[in-house]
Amino acid sequence: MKVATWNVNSVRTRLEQLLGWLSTHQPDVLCLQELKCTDEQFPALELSGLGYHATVFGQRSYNGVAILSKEKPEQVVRNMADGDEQARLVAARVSGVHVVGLYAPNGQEVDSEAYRYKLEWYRRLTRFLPTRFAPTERAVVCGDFNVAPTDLDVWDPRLFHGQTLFTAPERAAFEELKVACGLVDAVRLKRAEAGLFSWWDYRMSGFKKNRGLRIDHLLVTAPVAQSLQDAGVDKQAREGKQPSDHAPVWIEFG
DNA sequence: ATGGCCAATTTTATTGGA
Repeated sequence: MKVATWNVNSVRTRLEQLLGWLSTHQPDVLCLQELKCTDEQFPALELSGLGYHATVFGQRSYNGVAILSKEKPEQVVRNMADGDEQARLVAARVSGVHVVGLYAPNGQEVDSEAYRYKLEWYRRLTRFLPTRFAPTERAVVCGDFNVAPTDLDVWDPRLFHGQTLFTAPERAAFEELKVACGLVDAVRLKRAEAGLFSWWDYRMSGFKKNRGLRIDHLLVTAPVAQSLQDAGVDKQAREGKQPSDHAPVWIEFG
């Protein structure tokens, strides 16, 4: 089973690239973030033409997440049922695997309202996930976590010291999430090298110089980790015409 | 000096992204 996650930075602007990527890579599941459109604006027809169900949780202008799946999704949930107005999480069960697609808050500036919202969102997520699955079940929690977990995941750790996405509280929240929910970072089980990123700044030739961050992750429970076959980042998708600033990240297991 | 961001909306600036 192949599961991927991709922050597309507007699904309508990126539709051609998305359809091309799906045709080439044929994932069983693709979680999308930053749709930047409403449910009505989502290109469900085009995706169904490629054989994908679309479980959409859209929002006007910003945010918005979706799960694309070849098999029909079951047990669909949107957000964490606690009154959050931002569309940042969608969950479903696909072919017996629990899938959670999420777009964590960015946090903007340290100690801002957005930063506090981000940390609180992580605490809520840590409480929510155990209501969806047990660590003994097959589960994939993936998306744009907006956290670079270790020094290996930023192109210049000294430069990013104390910056949003890389502060100690954010990294601690990410670690606590993994421990509390029985999850491991699947990509790091297969790719231990430095310089492996999933996002590059549009500015200052960030991609060309490989000045990036690894902030898009696939966290998996032990049954998935034990059957993990391969994992990686598709940098090719970041090279083409009018790319998202994020590349797709994927795993294969089972 | 060998570079310059992008998308949506509030649209000819502003906001958010990371």
